[in-house]
Parts: sequence; C-alpha cells; structure tokens
Amino acid sequence: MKFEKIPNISVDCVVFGYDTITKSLNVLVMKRYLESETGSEVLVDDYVLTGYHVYENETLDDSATRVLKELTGLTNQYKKQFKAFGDPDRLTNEKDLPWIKNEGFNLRTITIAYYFLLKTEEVDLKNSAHQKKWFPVKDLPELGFDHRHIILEAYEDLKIKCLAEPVIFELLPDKFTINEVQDLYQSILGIEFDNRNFRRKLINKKYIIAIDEKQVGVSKKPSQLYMFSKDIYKKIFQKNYLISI
Amino acid sequence: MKFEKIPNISVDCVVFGYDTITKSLNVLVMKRYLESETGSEVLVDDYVLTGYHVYENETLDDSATRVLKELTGLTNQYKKQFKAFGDPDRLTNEKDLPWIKNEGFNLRTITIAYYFLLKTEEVDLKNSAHQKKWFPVKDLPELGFDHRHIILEAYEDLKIKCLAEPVIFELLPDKFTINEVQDLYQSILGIEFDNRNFRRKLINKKYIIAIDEKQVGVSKKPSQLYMFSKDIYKKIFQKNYLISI
DNA sequence: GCAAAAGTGTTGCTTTTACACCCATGC
DNA sequence: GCATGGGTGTAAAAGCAACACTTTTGC
Repeated sequence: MKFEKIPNISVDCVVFGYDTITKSLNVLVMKRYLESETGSEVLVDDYVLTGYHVYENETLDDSATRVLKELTGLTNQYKKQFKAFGDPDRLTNEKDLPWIKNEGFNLRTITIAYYFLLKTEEVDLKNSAHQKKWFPVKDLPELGFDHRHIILEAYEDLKIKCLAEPVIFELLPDKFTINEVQDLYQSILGIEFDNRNFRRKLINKKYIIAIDEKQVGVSKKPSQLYMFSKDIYKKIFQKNYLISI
Repeated sequence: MKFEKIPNISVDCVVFGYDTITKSLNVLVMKRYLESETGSEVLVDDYVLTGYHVYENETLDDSATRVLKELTGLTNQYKKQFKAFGDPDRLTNEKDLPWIKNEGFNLRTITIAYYFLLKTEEVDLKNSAHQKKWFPVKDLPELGFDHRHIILEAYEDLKIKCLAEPVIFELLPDKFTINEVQDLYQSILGIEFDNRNFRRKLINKKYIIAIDEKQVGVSKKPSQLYMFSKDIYKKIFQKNYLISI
C-alpha cells in the first residue's frame, strides 16, 4: 500500500532552463518513441514532459521534487504548482492511444502541473537514461497529450510571476551582469527595455550587489558582475498595494 | 461508467460573497453534524466547504460549476481554479475520521480547489437542502479537513488577483458607488486608502461609468452610482510590463 | 439645524520615460 | 586601431502621497 502509485493522479513537470550563452529560455522534454510489434511502422515519435504517478504516501510537492530529481539529479530548485489539468479527453488524442496502450495508463488521469526554474547548464543530458532534450519555449517540438498546452500555461504563469517576484535570478548563474538580467527579462516577456533605465532600476535595489569581480575571457570591455541577495530581499520586502486595474 | 464518480478526486469550492451592507467578505460553508449511533454523543459538529467528486466524463471546471449550482443555484459566476491539495494526511485528522467512515470517502483524495466571487445577497440560504452559512473570512468557524487552509490560500490568491485585474466588480452589484469599491478593497486587503486619491484614480478609468442615477432611501447626501464596463475594459486593456521586484 | 457621509484641489515628491555618446578591452 | 558590447546623465512627464474642509440630503 505505502509505495503504490495512484493510478489516476500524476504530476507533470515543466522544467524551464535558461541558457545564458544562447539567451534562450528552454523547456526540458523527453523523447517518446514506439514502433509497431513488427517494427515496420513508427507509431509514436514525439516529445513529452516528464511526469509520474503520485505515490500513496507522498505529498504532491514531494512527487514533483522526486520527478525532477530523477530527471535532472537536481534538488532544491525553484518549484511552483501552477495548475491541475483533468479534461476527460486530455490523453485520448489518436496519436497518444498506442502509447497509452503500451504503458498501461489510466485514461482518465488528472495531472498536477509544476514548473521548475534552473540553468540549462546545470543539467547533464549525457549520462541519463531517457533521451532528453532542451527546446526553446518559443520553438517547441511536436508534443504528446496536452503537454504543449501545459507548457504554454506554465509560461504564462512565469511571465506574470517574474514581474512581481525576483524569480528571474533562479534562472541565472550566481554571478551575473545587469545586461544578462535584461536579456532574460526580454526573452521571457518578449519586449525590450531601455538599457539605461533598466540598469538604473536594478542597481538601485539594495539586494542587487556589485561584487569585486569582472567578466573574464571576453573580447570587449569586461562587465561588472552582480549577485542577488535573497536574505536582503526578504528583509526589505514589503507588499506593494498598488491597484493596477 | 460515464456518470461514475472518480473516488479519489474531488473539487472544493470556496465561495466568496461580499455583503455590501455589512461590508464583510464572507465564505459560504456547510454544516457538518454527526451523532453516535445511540445518539448519546456528538461525533462531528463543524463546517466544511462544499465539494464533490469529479465525474468520469466531466472536466474539472465543469465539476466546480456543477457544485456551485447545487450549492447556490447560480451559474456564470467568476470562477478560478487556484490550487490542488493532496497531502496524504489532509483528511485524516482525528475529528474527521468518524465522518469519513460514515460517508465512505477515499482516504487519499486529491482535491482541486476553486474559488467563486459573487454577492452574498444573490444566494438564497432559506430554500436549500443543506444547512449553509456565511462566515466572514476573517472570523471563520471550526472547519473540517484542511478546509481552513484551503480558504486561506484562496483568500491570498484573491488578494493578489484583485490588485491586477478588475475582479472586484464581481463582488459588487451592477450599480455601485465609489466608496463601496473602496470599502471592498479595504476589506479584502486589510489596509486603508485615501478617499480623494482612490476616487480620482477610479473615476479617471474609462471603464468606470457614471450613470444618471443616485442612491435612494439614504438619510444623507445620496451618492453617484457607477457601473463597470467589461467591454471597454477589454478593449483598452494592455498588459503592464512594470517590473516591481 | 443637525447628523451622516459625499465630494472636492493643490503641492511636493518619486518614478518613469525618452534619448546619444564615450569607454575599456581583446584581437 | 578597430570591433564589440559596457557603461553613463539629464530633462520632461506622469503618477503617487499627503492633507482638511464644504456640500447635500433626510430627519
């Protein structure tokens, strides 16, 4: 009983990884491939989110953490439960049926969807069992089930979240330049900011700390590195009750 | 199969109702009462949210809508799925056990929680099967299961939501005064605004429309009535990309 | 005429926006 | 010395915050 899977409840994890080099916000997905018994026909060939059934004795948060760990080896990443998906037909697209038959899924499975924020470079894709791949959130491959929909809803939630809370720093290395932060905001939100205004705004925050270090190995003026202090942020944080409707 | 309940998945509805007269943001809950077989002992005597199992052929949203309709007779109210609750021990407080035994619940039930926004006066509590009652969100009664927790999370979500979207008008009658809007914001957020600044801000919105009508039957200067035009709001709405971290 | 709540303006301050050029480095 | 992105200042406009008294009605 204790470690049994609940057959009709899963968690699905949208893993967002930012690649500072290519300036791309990516999503980690897993290859799904199935041939007919004779091997003459490819039945399923696309990607899916990583997810798994929730265990009987496990909280939803713990399930999501477990799935992320199995997928990436990482723990302690920023995690948010953002929505449950449970349409009766969410798993029953024609192209999903052979897969479901093969895997023995329950056709009416509700999934609790989480998203995680981390850095692409933190994940080692080589030494891993499944075939996993990063795709830019703006250029997703063909996805199984309702997973494109889930990713896009996660992305919408992230857009709103990053305007109100300093989650952006979860996607950046510990030491970053102001322009990297700006690039990331722009990449997530799809809009451009004035560099001088953006820079001023960030540098004025007490929790954005200039460190005594500069970029190395770049063939241009090396830029100042900063870090984000969560401690200071928490200390000086105060709810802003500005009504903007 | 089609109309069977899924035994381990439910929706729970936090129904927020605002009472313009008493200026109280209320939550609608249902009496839960159980005596021992001999009638000599009260086993359970408290309140719970209304909720119900999800049916096999039904979306989560439809389940929530159905539960609200059975509870209040109302449809087409503002509805938001805000979180799934699924801790293994969420139904197993000692005081919930006799109830669960009596009702034949699945002990590991995940609930998808929704909140609704409406006006207290819209709901007729008299002609209704179950014993239902409004309680101020700031003065909740003893609640079964994890329902206090669910209500408080719904309330937190509502606080954030009403700062960014005009959901406040879902809680007010069609015709309202500026001071009623201010009272409601203050009641939800627990802070006070300057009346002159608040009034100016609202009246300047194109979608807040002064109508050719005043309050009647009040023994004071009757106030100007306004309405909210969702159409105009949608037309002129534009996402505000202000980073406030 | 009095109680009750509605409604009204101004000023200083902070924040946002718009905008163009020089700087430091590696090659 | 040149290519590359890093870094800088100012002025106008908008929005926000603080503040106290007069008006209109029903009774």
